[in-house]
Amino acid sequence: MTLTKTPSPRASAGNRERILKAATTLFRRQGFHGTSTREIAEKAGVSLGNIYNHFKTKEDLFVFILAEYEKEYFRPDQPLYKVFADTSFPENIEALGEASGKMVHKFGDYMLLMYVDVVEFDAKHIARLFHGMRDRYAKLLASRPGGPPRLRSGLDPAAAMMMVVWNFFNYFMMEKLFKAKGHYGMSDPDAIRMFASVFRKGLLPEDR
Amino acid sequence: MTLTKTPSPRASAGNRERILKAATTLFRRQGFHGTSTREIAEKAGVSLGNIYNHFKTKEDLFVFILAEYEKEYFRPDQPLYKVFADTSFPENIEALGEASGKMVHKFGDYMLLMYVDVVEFDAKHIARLFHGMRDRYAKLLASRPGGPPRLRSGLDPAAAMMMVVWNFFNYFMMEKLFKAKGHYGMSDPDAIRMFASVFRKGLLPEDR
DNA sequence: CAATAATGAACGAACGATCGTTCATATGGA
DNA sequence: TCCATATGAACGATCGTTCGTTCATTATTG
Repeated sequence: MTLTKTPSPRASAGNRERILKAATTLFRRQGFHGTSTREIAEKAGVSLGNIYNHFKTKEDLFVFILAEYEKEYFRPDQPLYKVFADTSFPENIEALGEASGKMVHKFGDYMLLMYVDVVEFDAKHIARLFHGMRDRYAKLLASRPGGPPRLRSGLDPAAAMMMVVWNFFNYFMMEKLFKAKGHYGMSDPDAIRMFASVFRKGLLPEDR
Repeated sequence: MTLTKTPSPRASAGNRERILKAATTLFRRQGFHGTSTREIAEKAGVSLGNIYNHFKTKEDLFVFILAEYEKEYFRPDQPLYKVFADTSFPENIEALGEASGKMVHKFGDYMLLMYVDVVEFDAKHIARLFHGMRDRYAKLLASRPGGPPRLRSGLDPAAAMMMVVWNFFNYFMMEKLFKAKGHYGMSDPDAIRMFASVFRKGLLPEDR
């Protein structure tokens, strides 16, 4: 009996996931060349040779992890994209800030692996993600109903939204990935409020 | 006689500089663990063993390079600190932008080595640089004559200046280190003008 | 000044350790 | 039986570091 379960015809294959998880942790903490296949095998509780039953080379393993994260990261139900879809710029600045914090929290490992790629592979696996960025933001804005954002004249809406989102991302990456906790001397919500205030009304006093 | 010269008792010792230069280039391009001592020796035109006449270990060599850059980076005659000393916030936003660009251009190698440290050494050699950042900005502002900056009420001047400077740094690091040329869809001067405009007057139209 | 001793930079072979990868073999469910 | 999965010893290459040695220069001596 018990034939109802075991939906996968192959054997457990849980080892593959354990290899991926162990490799992710080690690559993130000590880089690609600083991590040995033996370390990965030991942390995953798997034999050394078994890694090569699942991945052709160590670099293939690294690239696979990056690709998996990328697929997950750009899913439309991730916090940032939900804000893009459900709210309007620039009224949603605080929401963009909170969503950016969630994204950095969720994908901190991925972002550190991007740094690994930049440092040890000259960004060869991820460089394409950085191209045509403004156009992607422009497309996001165009796909929203309700016409273009109402901004001060002369401002490019796509560039403006990029400026806001990148500001939040860089803030949270400093906070959470570089361990510079509280580097603005205030809490995350206070920082979001401050950033939003500056982005909306600027630094200068109003009476001039 | 001739005691005025020959401050160094030993011969040329130009090799030490060549080792440092070669190691900097290689560490920046392929990381610490991705660079072998043999590569460094070959690129420097020096024997393998000679590296160890000048530096105790490979990691010592890396740390020495970081320390040298740090000393240079914080010299008061570097572009950013000259702007801090000679101009007033927030009138100097464009000058902060140009100086940030110069700093990233001059110290791009240093910044990439910082990423190397984050990725391969868990930031253990540079983490201290990120602590007490707001207070350092506050001290910078306090040391300027002319009283506190005139900003909209409720804004912390130190945090506000940090926000501006970090925005520029992150922009130029993306442009020059991550090879995302023109990622805002405009030239560097245009980007500086746009950022300055947003920081001064905000995103919202003035008539509300 | 000439002769000698002392210095430490420079070299590259060599060491033991560890690297990524392969392979012969074992296992266990279909 | 078959075949995908799992194992770990083994391979050749390369790693960071050490070592004995050479050699040009400097310092000391007479």
